Amino acid sequence: VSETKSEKLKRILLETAESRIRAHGLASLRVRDVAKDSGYALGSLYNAYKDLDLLVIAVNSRTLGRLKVVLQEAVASQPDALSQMKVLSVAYLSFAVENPHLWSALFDHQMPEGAEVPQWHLEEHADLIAEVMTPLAVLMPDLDEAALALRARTIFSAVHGIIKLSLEDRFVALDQRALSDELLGFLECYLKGLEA
Amino acid sequence: VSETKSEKLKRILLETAESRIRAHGLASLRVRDVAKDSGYALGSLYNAYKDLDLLVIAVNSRTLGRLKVVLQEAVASQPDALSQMKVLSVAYLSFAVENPHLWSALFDHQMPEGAEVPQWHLEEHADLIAEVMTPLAVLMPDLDEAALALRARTIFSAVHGIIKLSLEDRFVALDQRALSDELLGFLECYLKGLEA
DNA sequence: TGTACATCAGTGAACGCGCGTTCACTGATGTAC
DNA sequence: TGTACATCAGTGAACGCGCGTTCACTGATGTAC
Repeated sequence: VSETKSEKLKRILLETAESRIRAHGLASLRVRDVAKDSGYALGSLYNAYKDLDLLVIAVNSRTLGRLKVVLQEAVASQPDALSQMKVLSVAYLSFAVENPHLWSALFDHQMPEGAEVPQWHLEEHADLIAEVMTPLAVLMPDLDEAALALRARTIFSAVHGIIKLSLEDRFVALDQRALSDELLGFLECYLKGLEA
Repeated sequence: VSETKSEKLKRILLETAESRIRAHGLASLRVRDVAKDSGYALGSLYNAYKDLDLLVIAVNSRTLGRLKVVLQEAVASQPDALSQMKVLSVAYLSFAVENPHLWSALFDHQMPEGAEVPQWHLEEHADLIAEVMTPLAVLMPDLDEAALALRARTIFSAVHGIIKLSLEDRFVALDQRALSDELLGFLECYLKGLEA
């Protein structure tokens, strides 16, 4: 493999930032810690990335990529649309449980006032919904593209909400098994309601 | 009415902090701005509240109180459990739309590392779920208290998730009417699934 | 192969600012006699 | 009613630190002849 110095720098910093977020969460990510762990000097980070926010976005982009693969594999593992929907939500839950900090970072990160999230990254977020749309299109064949997208988004948000509040609340600490049961029960109700 | 000086100080600071959060959001709340708007000096804030976090919690506590009243009135306005569930979610949506920043602050605020949210405030959060439990108990009479609480929480989280992602995403900007329709459609599916 | 020069990668001290919190102080209010 | 003293409410300059970002500099690598 051939990798220029500047590619290597970007890669190392990306990996370092990722492992710091994985271990300690986005909220306590510090430029100095990334630099120190990476083996590079403080200033090098700004040779590779415009600023810290863009490095975080690079990490989130990577996380989204991995999540997307997981969801695609989940869909591919099932023969019918109904079980595809179920396995999707369980796969999403597993990903969140296994990568809590990286997963939170996807939704917690926000740009400083005045700065905008780059378009390509917004699209990566939107792409996730597409994984839900495929099986949903089978279940609801008479919806047009736009209505389908909206519906997929709604289901995604609901599942996301259930997982998020359950995981962050020490108050009702469900283990993954119980949470997965609850999630499946919920989804089953909803999908049964769709048929009726 | 009789109000001691220290009660007045707390009240004014609370009202000021609330109106600043309402206007600009929790993320840009600054001690100096609160002090300036309140008419008191910087140091006075620390005579009334231990620190900024406790002032924020006081604001959130107030918001939760108002939200609870709204939900209670919604439940009271409907004769049967099914329409109570529906009106609950619409009332929740309306509250979020009308008080976006105050509503976000409820879930965005987090204590600095090492500090804990006071117990009484955690309970206020949990109390919200109770409003969902009442109508849900009618719809699912054979669940025991614990299972009911879990189920209520799940539904609450789902509705919350749908609203949250829809409101914060400029990407798919639904107006309240469209979002309300989507929410009701979703809930209807779910509740229909419950019966079947 | 060697020399002179140009470009590139990497460095880290220093900058600059935002911001929560403190605390010694002041003026107002209350109390005792 | 007046005086001396004690307590209380309120003040804001100063503290202290964390942290993202910059930039003049250095040593390494590449190029030309």
